Amino acid sequence: MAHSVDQLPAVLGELIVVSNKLTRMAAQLTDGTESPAVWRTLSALRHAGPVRLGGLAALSRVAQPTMTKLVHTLVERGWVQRVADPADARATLLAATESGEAALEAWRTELIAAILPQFEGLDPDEIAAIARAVGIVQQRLDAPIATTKEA
Amino acid sequence: MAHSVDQLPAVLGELIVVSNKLTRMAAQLTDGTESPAVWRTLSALRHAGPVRLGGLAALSRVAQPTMTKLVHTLVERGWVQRVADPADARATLLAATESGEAALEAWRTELIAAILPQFEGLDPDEIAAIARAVGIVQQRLDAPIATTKEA
DNA sequence: CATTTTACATAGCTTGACTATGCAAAAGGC
DNA sequence: GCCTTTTGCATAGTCAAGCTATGTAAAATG
Repeated sequence: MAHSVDQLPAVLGELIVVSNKLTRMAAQLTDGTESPAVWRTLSALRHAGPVRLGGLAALSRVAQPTMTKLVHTLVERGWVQRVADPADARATLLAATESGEAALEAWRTELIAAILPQFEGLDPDEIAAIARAVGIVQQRLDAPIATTKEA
Repeated sequence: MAHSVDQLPAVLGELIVVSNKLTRMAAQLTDGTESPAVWRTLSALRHAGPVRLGGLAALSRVAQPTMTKLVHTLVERGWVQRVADPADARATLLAATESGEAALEAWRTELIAAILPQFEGLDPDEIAAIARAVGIVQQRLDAPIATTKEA
């Protein structure tokens, strides 16, 4: 059952609604851990490799001062370290530490365990469908940031 | 390409990561409108029909005082009205107003327009895949709230 | 009828989000 | 080489969303 391209807007609208619900559920289920912003940041950093604070802010789609604060928290936890950027004395490179990556994995494990009951009984076909959609969306999100104007 | 059920945890983990990214993107792209919490609440209310404050809090997965505040904002905007609950003098029923539903639709339209460039070029097969995944997840989220203990 | 539970408002706190501003390094222009 | 502009990020301040704790009144229970 293929969809025509003029159904894309409606599908995207529903996708965002579902995503909002999922993130809220995830946040509530892992309430005792660090905040979603912390995990989201650590995840972006792990994926991007060593990056500047401003770059990480852009990747995470938050303002630079927001990221300054988040990084401060992450450095305090020992999950992120600052490395001098040899190319620019104003800047440092941020990198996830080993314990940072371990903490991220632990959160992920805890989260999955908590949401699993809600998805029990999915058959392989359904799992594949979700995996595929996730892949498509992931790819689009990792693309260079689109502007609303003609590039 | 079906997946086996033991891949469900990993798929769910990725699903949450992608959802976090999407909600952040949506929030940033509709920065000038009301907050995501407002829209999420209005959306839940529209879907659930007239409901009590505590019930709406549970549906939205936030604490009751959080919902009290959100509802206060929504009532101020004229997007939600309080209706006496004939069955219980302590409680009121909350219902979305027509202008509330209109505002929600306007937000949705604006959001879709803003994220569309990021998803341009998806072919009907991909759109169908996302739509299907969204449906599966939506259904699971609408199910009675699972507990981590045996019900 | 007294006690307990329920429903929600209020109080207070923390954190994530933003814009504005300041300081210093780097880049650009003359 | 020097001055101006841009860049990178820290700091300051504000607001809202999230939470727990508490209070009041209605409803349910024993």
